[in-house]
Amino acid sequence: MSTVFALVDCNNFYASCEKLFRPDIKHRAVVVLSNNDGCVVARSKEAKALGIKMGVPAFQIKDMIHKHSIVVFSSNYTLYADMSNRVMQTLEALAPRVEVYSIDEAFVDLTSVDRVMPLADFGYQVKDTVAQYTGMAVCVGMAPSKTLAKLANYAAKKYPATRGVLDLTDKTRQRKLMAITPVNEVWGVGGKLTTRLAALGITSALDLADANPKQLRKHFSVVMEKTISELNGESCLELEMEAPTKQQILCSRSFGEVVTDKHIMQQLVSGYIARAAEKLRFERQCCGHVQVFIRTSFFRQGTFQYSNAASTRFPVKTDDTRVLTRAALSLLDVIWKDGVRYAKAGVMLTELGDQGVVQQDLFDTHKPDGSKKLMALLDRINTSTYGKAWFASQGQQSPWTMKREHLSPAYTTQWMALPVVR
DNA sequence: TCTGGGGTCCTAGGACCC
DNA sequence: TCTGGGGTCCTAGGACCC
Repeated sequence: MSTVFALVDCNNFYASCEKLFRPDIKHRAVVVLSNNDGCVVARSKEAKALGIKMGVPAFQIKDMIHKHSIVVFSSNYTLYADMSNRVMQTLEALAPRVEVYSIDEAFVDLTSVDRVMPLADFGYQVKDTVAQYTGMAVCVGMAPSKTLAKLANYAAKKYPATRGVLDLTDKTRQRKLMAITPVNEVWGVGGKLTTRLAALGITSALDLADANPKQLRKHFSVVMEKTISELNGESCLELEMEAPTKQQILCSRSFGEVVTDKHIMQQLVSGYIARAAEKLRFERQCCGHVQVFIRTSFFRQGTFQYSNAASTRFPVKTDDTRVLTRAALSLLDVIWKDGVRYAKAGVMLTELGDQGVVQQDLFDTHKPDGSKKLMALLDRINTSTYGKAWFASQGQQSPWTMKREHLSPAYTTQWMALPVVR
């Protein structure tokens, strides 16, 4: 019995989420912008057809937006996360083993499905059911390895003749597709590797599949060796149903405008710590290490550039915002330089461990005290609808709120934002 | 004027040990 | 002239992903 993976991937996910609640823009070009309305992170098929590229800064396409009446949205992650859950739950109802790989895609174990019905039929069933239950359009690629399933999904999206579903379990079919697919479309092959592979005469996915795995491992890494095996239908990457515990928690932002005032920076860093600590407690973890970094804008060439980071370790792992804030602010003292025009800052929590098994410090006379209770209370207030509580070091709300000029309503998570039918 | 954020994994190289 | 060998652990940085 041979393994079959399906990759189910939503089409233009963020743009589709926005369209779902706006039938009036069903056929319009839509783009979704990153935090701070900075650059394009999602495009509807109409926007792609206009030639708008992924990742372009919003200000560079201002004229196009106007000329073609493109509909612009700020990212609405509350909406996208909720739609994602609905899609994933639908998949879980259709198949017992599902790995939620990202907000808009999942691997599904379809081993033995072909005893019941042709794989492609099952693929269309998945696609139709998701569309019926959630309104979301997905494509389905099926193959004996995750890397090939990814490739099958790519083809299902690219070639209309597939009608969004491709069974790539057949070896001849795999080779045919790989021969016409550029190597950079292979999962795990990015820009840098594409250039280096080209120097070795490897430009198509098939070139890579037929390359010598041991030799390429020497040139690159063990990841490349696995990719080659996967392209040849040998599955090296398992389905992972349980989300592995996080290894790091990062909170960082580019600022709407440059920061030169240390006091403001202290408030920003305090705010990032507060959010990171919240995530940490939500994961039921404590951290043993915190890093703070600040930097100028990489995009301002010819101006003074500065980038620095500092970190410290805790004798006892902690999830207490007060402890983390104190540490982060003294780290900021170390790396702060007056007169620099800062564009971005962030904090990173690492060396995460279970809350239950914190190693006590032999010399620590400080009792674990009310910290747990206080943090729990804080989290309860901030997840309730009653209001928000925060630390004085974060300052007043807030000189640095994100720019989100085109935010859609919380259609699915707030009663007041329900669309009204007249 | 205006250019995202949050992750993972792998490797090389230095520090240190016996 | 010529300066061991083998191992572990840690960190920084690079590559990738969505």
